[in-house]
Amino acid sequence: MKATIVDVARAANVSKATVSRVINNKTNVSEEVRKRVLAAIEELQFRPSAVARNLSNSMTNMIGLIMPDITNPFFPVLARGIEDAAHTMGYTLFLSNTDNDPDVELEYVRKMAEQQVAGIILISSSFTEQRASELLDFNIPIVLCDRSGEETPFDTVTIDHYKAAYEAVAYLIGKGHRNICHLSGPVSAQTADFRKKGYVDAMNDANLTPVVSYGMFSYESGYQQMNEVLEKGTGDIPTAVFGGNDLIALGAIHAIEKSGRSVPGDIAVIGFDDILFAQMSKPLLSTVNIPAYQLGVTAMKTMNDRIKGVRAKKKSIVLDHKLIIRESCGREE
Amino acid sequence: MKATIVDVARAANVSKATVSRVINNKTNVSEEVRKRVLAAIEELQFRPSAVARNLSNSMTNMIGLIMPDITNPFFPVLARGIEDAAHTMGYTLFLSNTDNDPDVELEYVRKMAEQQVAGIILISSSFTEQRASELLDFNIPIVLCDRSGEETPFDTVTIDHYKAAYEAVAYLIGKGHRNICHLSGPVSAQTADFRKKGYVDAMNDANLTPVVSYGMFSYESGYQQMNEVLEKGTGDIPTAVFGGNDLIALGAIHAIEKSGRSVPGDIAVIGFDDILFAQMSKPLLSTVNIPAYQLGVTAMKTMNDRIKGVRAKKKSIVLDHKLIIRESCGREE
DNA sequence: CTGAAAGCGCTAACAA
DNA sequence: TTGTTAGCGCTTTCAG
Repeated sequence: MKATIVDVARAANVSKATVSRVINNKTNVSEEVRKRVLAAIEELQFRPSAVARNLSNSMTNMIGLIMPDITNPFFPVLARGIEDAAHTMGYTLFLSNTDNDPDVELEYVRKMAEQQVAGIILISSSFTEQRASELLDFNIPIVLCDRSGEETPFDTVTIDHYKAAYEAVAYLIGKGHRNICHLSGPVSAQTADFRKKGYVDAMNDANLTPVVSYGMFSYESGYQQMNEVLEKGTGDIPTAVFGGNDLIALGAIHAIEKSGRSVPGDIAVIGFDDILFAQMSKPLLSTVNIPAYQLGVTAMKTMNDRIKGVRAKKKSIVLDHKLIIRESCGREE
Repeated sequence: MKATIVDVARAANVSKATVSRVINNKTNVSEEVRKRVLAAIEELQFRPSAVARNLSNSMTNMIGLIMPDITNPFFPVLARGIEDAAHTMGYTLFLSNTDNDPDVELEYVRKMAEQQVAGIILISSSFTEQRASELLDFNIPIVLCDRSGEETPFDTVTIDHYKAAYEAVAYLIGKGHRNICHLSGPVSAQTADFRKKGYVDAMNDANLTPVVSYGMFSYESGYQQMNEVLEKGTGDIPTAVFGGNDLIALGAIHAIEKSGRSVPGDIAVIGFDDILFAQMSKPLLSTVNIPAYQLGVTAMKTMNDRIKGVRAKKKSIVLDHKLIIRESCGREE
C-alpha cells in the first residue's frame, strides 16, 4: 500500500496538519520538526495524492486541451507551446481530438468538466452561438485558441485569418495574377471561412472574380481539388492558387506538376500555416506564417490569468502573422 | 455553486447512496426512484466530480503519456492512436514532452504518479537499468512504447528497429551499393542505437565498411551531417545513404541536391519511420514504415489489460514494419 | 429497494 | 509552533 499523510505523521510523531504544512512549504513549522517530517517522507517514499488535494481544495491544476487532430502538422507545434507553458506554470495537460465533430467536442468538454479541470483551451472548428451558451453552462474558464469571434463571451487568442488571407491574395494580385483560385478547407471550419472571405474580398477589391473550391484541410484533398480545377479546360485554368492551408497547397502543387505544368512557372501557389514541411518541399512553399508555438504559450498564459482571477473582463489577443515568400509563387524580383 | 450529490439527493428526496446507485447504473433501484433521481440530475445539471470519485475509489481513469516531442512528425500519429484507444476505453490522457531529457522524464513520471494516474505509457529515449528500478519504485503500471528491451520488467510494444534497419541496408546492398553511409540520430537514443546496429551488421555481413555519423533526429541535422560527408572528398562519397529517420533522410536529400548531385541518380537515400511527408517529398522517400497509429492503439490496449489485471506476467509485443520502396533509392526494376 | 454512516487522503480553520 | 476537527464529494458496507 502506498504511504499516506497519516503514515508520515505517525512516523515523524506529529499530526497530519504538520505534515501538510511541510509539504506545502508553510513557514510556521520549526526547523527541527520540518527535518523530522522530511526524513519520514523520504523514508516512506511519500508522495501526496493530487486527487485528495484537489478534492480538499476543490480545485485542480489540470487543463484540458481540445483540438481537431494532433495529426495535422499545424497542431503539434501549438500543443507544444501550450504544454510547455502549462508545465512551467505547474499545470498538467489533457489531450483530446475531435476531428471537427461538434458532438465529440461537447463530449470532451463534458468529460473534462467532470475531471474538474481548472480550464479548457478549445480549438473549435465550428463555433456557434448555441455552442457558446452550452459552454457557458459548464461555468468553467475557457479560452478559444486560433478561433476568433468578437461575438463570443470567452477569452480568445488567435491571428487575423481574414487579413492574412487578404494579404496573401493581394500579393498574388500585385504580382500580376488575374485568375486566382482558392482551394478552401471545409465550409464548416471557421478558419476556412475567414480565409475564404479574405480571398474573396481581395479579389473583389481588385475587380477580379473569385473562384473557390471546398474540400478538407489535407494533402489528398488539395491534390484532388486542384485536379478538378485543372480539368475544367484550358481557358479557365488559373495562373495562381491560394491554398486554404499548406497541406492543400502542397497537394495542389503535386497535381499541377503531375499535369505537366510547373510551379511557379505556369501556376503560382501560396499556402497558409507555414508548417515544418513548407520549408522542406520543392519548390519551397510560400505561405502565411502563423506563430503556432507562441499562440499556444499565449493561450496558456491567458488561461492562467483567468484562473488566477487576474482579470475579469474578456480578453481578445490577436498575434501577428507574416507573409513568407519562398519559391512556390515566384521569388521576389 | 456547482450541484453535488447531496443537492440531487435532497431534490429527489432520497439519500446520497441512492443517487450514487443511479449514476453508477446499479440495478437495485426501483424504476420510479430512478426516474425521480434522473430528473433531479437533469434539473440541477448535476455532473459527478471525477476527483471525488477517484478519491473514493482510490483509482483514477487517467493515463499519462510521456514522449520526447510531439513536434516530431512521427509522434502525433502514435499519440493519436493512444488517445483514440484511451477514449474508447474511457480513459483520459495526459500529455508531456521530455525532449529526451532523462531528468525531465523522471519529473513527469513523478508528477503523473502524484496525479494518481492509472498507468503511464512511456516513450523513453534512453532506458537504463537504473531508470527501470526507479520506475519500479513508483509501483504503477508502465508500458514502454517504441522502445524495446528484453531486459526491462515492463510491458513493451514496439517494432524490431534492428531488423528493420538491417533489411533496409540489405536492400541497398542488394541493389549493388558498396559505399553506404549511415546518418544516425543521437547516440543516446535507443532507437538510433538499434538502427545503427542493424546497419553495421548488414554492412559487415556483406564485408563492407560501415561509416556512421551522429546527429539529431531532425531535418537540419540530416542536412548538416550530409554536408559533412559530402565535404570529405570525392573518393569517400557514398553511393547510398541510410537515414536514422525520415527527417534526417530528407535533410540529406536536400544537401545532396544542393551539392549538384541527384537523388537517386548519384546517391540513393532511404529513411525510417514513414512519416506523412515521406509520401509528399520529391523524390518520394523510400523508407521503413512503422505502424505508428497501431503501435499507439496496441500500447493502450496492453495498458488496459495490465490495469484490469488481465495478465500478470510481462508482455512484449513486436509489431511488423515494412520496407517501402518509393523513389529516393531508385525504383524497383 | 433504500438509508445511515464510515472512509478515501488531504487542507484549513480553530484551539491550545 | 502544533494538534484537533471538520469537511471536500463520492462509494460502499451494513442495517432495515
